[in-house]
Amino acid sequence: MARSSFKDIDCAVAQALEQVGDAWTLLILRSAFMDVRRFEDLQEHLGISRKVLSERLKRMIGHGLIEYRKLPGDGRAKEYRLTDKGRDLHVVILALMDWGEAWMPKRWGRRIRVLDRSSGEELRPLRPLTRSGKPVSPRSIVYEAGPGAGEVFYAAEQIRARRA
Amino acid sequence: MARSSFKDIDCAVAQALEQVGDAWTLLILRSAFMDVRRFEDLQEHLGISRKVLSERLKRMIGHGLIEYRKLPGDGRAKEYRLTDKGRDLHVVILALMDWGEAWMPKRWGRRIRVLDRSSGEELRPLRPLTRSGKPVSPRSIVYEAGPGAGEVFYAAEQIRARRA
DNA sequence: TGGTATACGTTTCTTTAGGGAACTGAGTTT
DNA sequence: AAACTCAGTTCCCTAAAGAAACGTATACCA
Repeated sequence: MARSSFKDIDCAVAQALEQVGDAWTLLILRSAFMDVRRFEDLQEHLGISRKVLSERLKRMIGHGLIEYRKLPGDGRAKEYRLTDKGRDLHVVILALMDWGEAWMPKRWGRRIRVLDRSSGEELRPLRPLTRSGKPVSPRSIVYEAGPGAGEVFYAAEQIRARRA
Repeated sequence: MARSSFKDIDCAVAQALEQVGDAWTLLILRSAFMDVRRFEDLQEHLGISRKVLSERLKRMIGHGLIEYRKLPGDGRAKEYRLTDKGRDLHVVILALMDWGEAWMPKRWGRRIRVLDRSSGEELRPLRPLTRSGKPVSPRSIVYEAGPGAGEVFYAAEQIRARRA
């Protein structure tokens, strides 16, 4: 991205992408979910350039996705840790992982299995459900203006209208 | 991104990001889910430069996320439409939308409500569930090697080990 | 206590991608 | 046939990415 500033686009997806709409940011999150927390480790694990890593980490701290602390003991050691806001992105990562496994599978099977720590049970792929719990297929999803609807929603409506 | 080629990273998330790890690509998908399908309309709806839009559309066709067809009638009219593979990314978009609404809300409420077309019912936010249907909080998710596990998984394990 | 190693970055340089606006060209309307 | 529309392409400039060297504080070790 050339910092296109999605800030002005009045859409939840765009707002999200303003903060995480960058592949490296998402891969850093993935590593963070795998408990890789230190600069050198992230650099090695991701194969990212030190420059970009350092920039991204700063931005992510700025957005409140991770926080930074010195570790006790070794005075050099520092750690980047997920905040609640960052940890909430787990759904996004899982969605990407599900899709990657589904459409770019390996012959041998899944690369990673995702488990619930307490029960040891495996997770099922994420699926949209209605409030009453009925599964919804992608094709039968529709959008409607919410109370905070803006430009993006109404523009799409207008475009659909003029093509009809 | 400077086309960092995540192709070689043996991880489902990286594989997914190779194809959709770009903010514009995801915003194009969002517009596609809102039934915006034509070049001019996408350009206007997104405020993207024509150059980048044309590049992205080509890449997305190459990856099989959308397909391209001439419309009957007006010989100029063409349309980009989601494939099944592309439509499957709905979960990713919904996850981003949920997160955006949750952490960057508007005072007036949600920008968009997401409904099931047939029942008219609203969707609930996506949540990870175990196979048996128990909700799982982000903190209690753990990863385990699957049959197709590779580099990325074992590297993380090794890093955790040496820091312990 | 001086020397080497480690952790965590920053700087510099080159390559590549993005934004914007003008241009092209086929098809359409008047 | 002139003007307009749709769907791109081309060109120029600026802004990020990658690689690798450099900087700096702390730690280990003889």
